[in-house]
Amino acid sequence: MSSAHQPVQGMSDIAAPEIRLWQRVEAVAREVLARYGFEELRTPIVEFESVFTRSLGATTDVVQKEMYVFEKGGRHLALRPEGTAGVMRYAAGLAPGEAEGARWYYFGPMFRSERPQAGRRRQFHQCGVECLEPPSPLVDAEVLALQVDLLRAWGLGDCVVRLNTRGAGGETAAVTAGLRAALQPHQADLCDNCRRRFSENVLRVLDCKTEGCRTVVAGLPPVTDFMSTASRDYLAQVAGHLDALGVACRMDPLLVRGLDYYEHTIWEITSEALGAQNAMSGGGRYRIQIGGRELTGVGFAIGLERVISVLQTLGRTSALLPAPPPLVWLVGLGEQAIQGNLALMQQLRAAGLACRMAPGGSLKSQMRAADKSGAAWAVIRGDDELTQGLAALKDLAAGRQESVPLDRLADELIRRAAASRQ
RNA sequence: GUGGAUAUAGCUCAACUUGGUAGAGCACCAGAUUGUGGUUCUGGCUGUUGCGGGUUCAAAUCCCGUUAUCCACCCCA
Repeated sequence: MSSAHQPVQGMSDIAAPEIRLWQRVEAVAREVLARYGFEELRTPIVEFESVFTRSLGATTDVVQKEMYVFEKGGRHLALRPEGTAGVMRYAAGLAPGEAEGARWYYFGPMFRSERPQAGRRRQFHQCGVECLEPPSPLVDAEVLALQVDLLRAWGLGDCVVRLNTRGAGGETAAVTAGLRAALQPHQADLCDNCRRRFSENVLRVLDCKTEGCRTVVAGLPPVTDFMSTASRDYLAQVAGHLDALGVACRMDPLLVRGLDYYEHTIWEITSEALGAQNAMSGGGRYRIQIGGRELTGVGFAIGLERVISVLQTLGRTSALLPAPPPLVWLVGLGEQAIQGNLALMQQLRAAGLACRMAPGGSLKSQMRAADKSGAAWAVIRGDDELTQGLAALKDLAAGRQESVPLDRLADELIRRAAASRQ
């Protein structure tokens, strides 16, 4: 039975303190993205189902088994399972020539109806990038450099990028056939899953985790052997540009990406700090037919839950989180003191200070609340102070307290807050 | 969609094997200190044992079902 306070299976509330990490991850990313000339694009979460079936590949698991689809007013709609297709749908609606050259990024929730597990939710969040400039190894390399820069800005600069190629769009059949021919003599050594993959999704044999399959795969020729010289050359040029950009990455002829729209450069970043779902980010060059147009671009998507999980596991969150601003906590005893505190509170907030007060209670409980909040100072006003026109100003960390005339109180707090920010 | 584990106080967990009134730590509240937080001491509050059914004189405990969570497969960020 579902409980009234529980969210839908596989969907999570994101609240403090973790939400602060999300905000920082996003803010830091926006700075980096702007440096590379990317603009935010916000597309709807709901699209026509066909937007995804036509671009991701109608036979992929993402489309066949994992999409949230529903019908409304006779239209077949879907919650987006990924971000690229919607961006391309938008691009296809632009005037000819306008989309080419676009540099877009997006943040937002994606939905896949999978069984939840470590690092996998039914609603999850991605930061993605799409660059629709005319295809060239240089653009691919630059987008990959952006990807690495983002990770570095989050404190994950030591993550390893694995790079491979899918070959030109027309070569997929040749690659698949070549791989099958190479695997044919070893079929008996493959696991049950890979014997099924052999016919259904032969590329996936390459990244099987089973030991037997891995030894078979290690003896195969690299997938580039089944591609044209032009495709191999394209990959070599990407590698050369990456070198010039100062981006380190590792060639991995076994790297596979799932969606149908990829061609040429593909890459992935995994982390051992994650569970079995260890891909933190993946990207590549793609070609999508939509609305009678063919669009090509290069981009990547980063799983934000996974990035945050890695940051937490590696203990790197504090570097990303800024120190909270010093807080003033107002303590008041009696109606008159509380009224005075209300005015002071808004005066301090207007001056840019963080200020709070308890709704009431004993002096002791108000002080306890001040302490729990981590406030830097407490301002205490009661009968004694009222009669003398004073307030007690206490430095909570030092435990020192002094009396300050009311007319100087706000200025004194502003002065101390400014000093503490040095 | 498949498989395994789990579900007890706000949180982390014990009690389950061998059925007999539900327990600890942390957190919270109060007092020691009637106008002063953090440390300490003392006391206090907190439960349809996920939900539904069954067996039994008696169920947190055994059985069945169900929902959720965690982990893995498939697949993917």
